[in-house]
Amino acid sequence: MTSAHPPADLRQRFIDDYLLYLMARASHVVSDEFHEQLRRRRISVPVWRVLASLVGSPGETVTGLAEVCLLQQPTMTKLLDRMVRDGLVKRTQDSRDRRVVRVGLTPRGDAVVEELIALARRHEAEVLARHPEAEALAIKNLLRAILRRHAKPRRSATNGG
Amino acid sequence: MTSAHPPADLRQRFIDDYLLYLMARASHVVSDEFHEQLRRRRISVPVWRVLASLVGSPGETVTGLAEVCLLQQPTMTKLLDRMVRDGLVKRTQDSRDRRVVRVGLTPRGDAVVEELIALARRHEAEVLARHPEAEALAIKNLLRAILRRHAKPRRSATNGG
DNA sequence: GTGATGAAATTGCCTTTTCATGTAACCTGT
DNA sequence: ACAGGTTACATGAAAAGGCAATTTCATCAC
Repeated sequence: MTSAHPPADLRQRFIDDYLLYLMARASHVVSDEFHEQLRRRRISVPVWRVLASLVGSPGETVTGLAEVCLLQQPTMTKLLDRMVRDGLVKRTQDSRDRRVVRVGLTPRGDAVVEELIALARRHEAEVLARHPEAEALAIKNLLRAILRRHAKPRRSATNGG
Repeated sequence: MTSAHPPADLRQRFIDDYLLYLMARASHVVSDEFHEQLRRRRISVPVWRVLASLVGSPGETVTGLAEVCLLQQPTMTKLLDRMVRDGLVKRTQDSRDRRVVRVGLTPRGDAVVEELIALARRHEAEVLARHPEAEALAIKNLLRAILRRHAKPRRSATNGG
């Protein structure tokens, strides 16, 4: 055996030393501050994610958006239905592959996301200021390294592959 | 203006440099590996979270569990309904404050979580081995520091406060 | 061309979550 | 004791999500 655990009443909870929990919780508590601002504007988190994903990368596909937004593909289809209904995005058929749907921002969606991104940048700066030991580059590079190692080859947004 | 952005086709997506997205995504991709193991056992993520939360900390309250598991309180009530139905946890009234419900593992719940924790520990070790630059202590301490700064005063599980 | 295989998006059914509210219990000041 | 405020949990209607098909299209082998 590698170790004996201290008695239950002295041991902290399992989750308090569990990496996956720490990651989920840190992400949650920090994000919740921003999500509060979204709530005030009646914008849901998935909607924000879609808008933000489209900013530097117009013409994403449904599957691509689902992957980026951490959602299932059918969920994304239904989310896009609502966003189209609300005039935030538009669907267009891909010319080369007619199965593919390309998603783009409407002028209204663009205006909305513009404002939200400004908020997001401001909030991010606050968070980083509040956590000096998590210097921007350090923590971001760490997270990016983790993501890179998990990256599956993914076709780009702007060509159908 | 603070800066001019490079043209859209050279600029990476907003989210690729956005801390909250990097945190959410890193948490998601890493956790998904473990969640896959849960899926094979027909155990949902929220159920796993409740079980894991109760391990070093029996007698949590409904509200306390909701907070720890990153869920809303009504969601937790209904989740506990199902978990009671499935024989994983039991509810008991607090003797001092009759509004309070204390939640504990049943023998079956205990057996289930025991096995899952073994899986979780193994998986966590793999993740840390795969990301040497994110040494266990370093990243965990960073995340804990973030969490500590967000901590709201919270009553302990084992006394009503 | 025909048929098989696989990918992209949608649909439908059912479960889960959310939001707002309801109900019971505790607490404080008078 | 009891009003007024607050906290803990539960409930109910409506929205969102998950999973398993289904549909449409592209591609590859023959």
